[in-house]
Amino acid sequence: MSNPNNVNDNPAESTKSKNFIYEIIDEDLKTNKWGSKVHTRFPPEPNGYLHIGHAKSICLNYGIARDYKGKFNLRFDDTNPEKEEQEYVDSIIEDVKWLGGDFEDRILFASDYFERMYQWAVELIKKGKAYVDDLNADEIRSTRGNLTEPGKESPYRNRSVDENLDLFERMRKGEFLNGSKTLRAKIDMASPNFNMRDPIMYRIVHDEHHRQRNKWCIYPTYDWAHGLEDSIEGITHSICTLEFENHRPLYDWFLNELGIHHPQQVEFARLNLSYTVMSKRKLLQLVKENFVDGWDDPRMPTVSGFRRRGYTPESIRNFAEIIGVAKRDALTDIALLEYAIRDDLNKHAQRAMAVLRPLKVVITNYVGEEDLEGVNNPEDQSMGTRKIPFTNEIYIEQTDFMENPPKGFHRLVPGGEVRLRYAYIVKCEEVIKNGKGEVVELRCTYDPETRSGTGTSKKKVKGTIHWISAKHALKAEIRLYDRLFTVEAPDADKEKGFLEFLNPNSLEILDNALIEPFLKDSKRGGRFQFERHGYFCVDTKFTTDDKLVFNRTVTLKDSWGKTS
RNA sequence: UGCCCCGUAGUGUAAUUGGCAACACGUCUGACUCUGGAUCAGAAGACUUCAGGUUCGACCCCUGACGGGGCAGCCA
Repeated sequence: MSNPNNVNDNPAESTKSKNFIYEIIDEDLKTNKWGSKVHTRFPPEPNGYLHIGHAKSICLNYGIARDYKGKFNLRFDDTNPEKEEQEYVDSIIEDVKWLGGDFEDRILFASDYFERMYQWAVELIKKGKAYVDDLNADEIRSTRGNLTEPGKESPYRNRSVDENLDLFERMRKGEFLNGSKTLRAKIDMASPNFNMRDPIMYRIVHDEHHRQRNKWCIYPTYDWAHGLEDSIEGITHSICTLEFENHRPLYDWFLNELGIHHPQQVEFARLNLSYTVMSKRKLLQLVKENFVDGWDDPRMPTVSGFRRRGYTPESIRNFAEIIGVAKRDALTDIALLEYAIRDDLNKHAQRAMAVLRPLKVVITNYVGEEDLEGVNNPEDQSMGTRKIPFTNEIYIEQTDFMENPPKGFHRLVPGGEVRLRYAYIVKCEEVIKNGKGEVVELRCTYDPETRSGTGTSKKKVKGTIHWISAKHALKAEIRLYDRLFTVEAPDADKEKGFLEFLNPNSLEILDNALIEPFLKDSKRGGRFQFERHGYFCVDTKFTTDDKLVFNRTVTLKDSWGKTS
């Protein structure tokens, strides 16, 4: 664990081991590249919901700003009206806030910089560094060259500055059809780096923008716009993922040609998590084709999905800390994430008993009713205790009884004894079955000398099981989630598409579960540990005034076998 | 085939910048336990992709090979 005393006034002198980005920043600070300033940003395109990979980026970028006492911007990279929507903007703001990324009042939009970008483009045209090209998409592709051959220069490449200025202005005015013209940077059609082969800066798109409406019909491409956005905002370190590494020379080229503030782009490896997919395109497909119930389906690796599943922002931040940051691509084991949430919830979640698949038990020698005392959280005594009603008719977990137990099974068996959590030790005297031979009820006797907390028990039993008083039980629906895919890397197969690896059992709904009565007034989103099962939270979507629905966040670690 | 990036226990990251490869997760023991959880104690697991070179000394620097990833959208 990181040393809490090390909350650095000066991260450069921190003893905590740092990732390579911190090393770069330390060096920049030492050389006074931008004085003592550190300013990062998270620049999502509002074309989908944020996923856990974005969360890693947010934690990284915000974490840097926090550690160096710098600033962190949330900026929407909304340069493509065809894919972007206000719904996504809203969800992204909510998710970044929830994760704790503090952008203060800086919710920024690339589209607010369009006019400035346009002027800079004019400047490049005047310098003879950009030109209007009449080639269409196919022609541009076919003249770009390939891996071994250089591209061919466009016949329109050497238009006069005046003609370019005129044409570019008319592009803006809407005189031309989509795709009929582009503005290109004049760099080098023979560059071994494709990005430098006269990249496109503007394309014509007659489409309504979610914020600019119909103000523009030409839109800047990512390559042209991104560095300008960072520059305008005074970003010092423009942190992005590996696939933009080849774009850095172009990023640098534009900024140098313009002679404006020049952030340092730094690339790191995006997160890949086992048993899920992380591309927005694929997640969109899961949503659109109804393989899941929306972006916030608890099986989705989206921030909203994890939130609904019961993950805490702390656990996700801690996960980001645990996995670190590096440049080599990796496939992170989902076990690391599960560790992070268990670690958090173990310390903070209220305990309760819940019987997922009830089996009736009658305690033949018990008369009356009493309240027993349960500990709310053994990790945190300050959370106190609660009353648990006990009667002669209870329900236990079907899986806690076996007629022919394998070796090592220490729960209830015919003639055997177990402790009922917080109650008594009971002995199974009789097994009652239905016509099909299924066990439908157990008859037990209890030992009055063994009540929890009395210290009067001389007996020792190997197992303790949970239970619910039949009379007081509250019914609930419990949703058990399993991994969405059956293989570690669903999108790695060259023949099969990722959908072929969908886990048909990723959701199991139990509608006869019984829970402790005190849970009746649980708030939506409330998190609990159902003892011996795992962590659960009250679903925010399906819970109604008269029906509680719980999502299983994660199971408890289980060294016996599969829980539930 | 051209260019760029990357190769460290099963997984993810470290290694004071050239000095006996460390941490977390996971796995396996054992202790404890009224959650088969947690906690505690311990163990196994790495010729640092390979081959050369520089050096007293290389995970680190150099060369080459091999392996992985990225790039030929008017997506980001």
